[in-house]
Amino acid sequence: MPGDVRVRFAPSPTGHLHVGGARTALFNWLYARHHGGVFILRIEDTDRSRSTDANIGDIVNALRWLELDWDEGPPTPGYRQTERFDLYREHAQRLVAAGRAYYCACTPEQLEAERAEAQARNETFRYSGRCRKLGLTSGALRLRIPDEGATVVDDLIHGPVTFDHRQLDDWILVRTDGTPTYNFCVVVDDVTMRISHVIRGNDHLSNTPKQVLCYEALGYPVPAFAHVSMILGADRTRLSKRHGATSVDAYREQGILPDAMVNYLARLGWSSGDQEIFSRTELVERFDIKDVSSSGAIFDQTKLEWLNHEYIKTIDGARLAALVTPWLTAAGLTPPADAARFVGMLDTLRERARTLRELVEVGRFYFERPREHEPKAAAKLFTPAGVQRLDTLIQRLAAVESFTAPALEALYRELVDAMGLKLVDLAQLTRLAVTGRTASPPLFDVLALLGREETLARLRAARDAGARAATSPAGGDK
RNA sequence: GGCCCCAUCGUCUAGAGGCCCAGGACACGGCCCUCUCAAGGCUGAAACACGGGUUCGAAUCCCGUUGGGGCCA
Repeated sequence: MPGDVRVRFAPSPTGHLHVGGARTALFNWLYARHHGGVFILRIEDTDRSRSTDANIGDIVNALRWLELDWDEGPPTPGYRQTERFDLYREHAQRLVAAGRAYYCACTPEQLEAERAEAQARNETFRYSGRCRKLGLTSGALRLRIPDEGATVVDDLIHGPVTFDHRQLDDWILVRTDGTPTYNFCVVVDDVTMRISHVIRGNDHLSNTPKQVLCYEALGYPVPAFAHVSMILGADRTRLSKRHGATSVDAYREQGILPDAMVNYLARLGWSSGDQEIFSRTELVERFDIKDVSSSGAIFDQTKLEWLNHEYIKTIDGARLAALVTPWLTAAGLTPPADAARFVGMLDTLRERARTLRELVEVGRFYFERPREHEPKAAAKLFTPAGVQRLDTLIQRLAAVESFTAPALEALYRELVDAMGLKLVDLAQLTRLAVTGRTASPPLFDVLALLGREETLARLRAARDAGARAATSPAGGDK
């Protein structure tokens, strides 16, 4: 059916999956899912020196992590260019037979000289077509390009883009050594995979007229094209390593959630009114290639983190628990066996962490006793008077009937009144003793979650440390 | 250098001739809330690159300039 949507993402496995590539993959995936079409993954590994199986595995994993599932592609054989050489050869032969391509025996030196000449005249180098009529049977295979006229690429994002044939070249399809060139492989692959819409990076727009001419020479219908703008670094040049993290893996390691990454990438260059947060279902429903912006977009880490935070704040507790557990384990921490208690802890943490990594940092006191107390605060709070207050607290907390946040708060307020203090005085003292820090989730929630035993143990430890510091004035709590 | 693409707040963007002395979001400032830190609420500052046209009327259409990016080298 000509109306059927078949799109592809065709990464070159020369490194990790770049966020730009991920966005291209996402747009293809969204387009396919929106139209009930087919999403294909194809590996462009003709550059054997730089393509590795490890990189392929890496890209596949990154796509899986993003949950961009493909309908056709690896591990099914036939979706790697290195497996498709017969197809390229066959199509090359077809072009030769049809007289649309011819062999060229010009030496690199000859070509180089002409190129230099053109350069000197301030013109674009364009192969002269000298070998066109020679009827050679070996050499580099070139596609015959019409001398006159123009090719119009009707881009779904940019509109019609006209390329004058005088700017084009009888480009090489197959090198003298028999290896097909990138542009030729792409055409043959897209044709044989019956790709209906080519959604790819803007950097390929300039190659498109050459490819269109090749489709026509082959007698195939030309697919629709959509050239997505590039993702830029802060200096408005194409995002690269020197701008910081560029691979999807790097963001994963920062503790970005896959849904947040997808949401962020989608909103980078695409929009639907004023909405910022989209579920996957919404994305699939609302996505339209014509709403994709034609201008380049700077990758904004801060906004990604904001979005990630929004996801962390609203995600289901059990899901969040499953997501953080590996992070805790990696940090040498163990979540509590009681799932409800664990989720309770996460609920106090989620609005304080923009990434999973931060979540662990900010919440680690739940899972291990403080190794030390912030020295500056300890000096201020663990005074002889502070130690006395800790003693009082220990007694009262040991005796309090219900060890719940409301009951604890009531107790503290009562104590504070009786002692002529402010809540903050006892709260910060307790907080420092129990978490080792001056900032934490709401204190009474923390105490309740920690439980009576653990709370008392930590208070005693702090009291003892405070008492020790008082006897050795040089020290302070280490 | 040639060709191609792009151009609204610092950033992502809404805007498809009058609804715009330009709306939302991130970031930033202030205020409120408050046991800390957050979160949240309210609020402030902040943009149509420039110059010509077209039109009664342009951020929106056309041309040019400038700037940025890409491809080919």
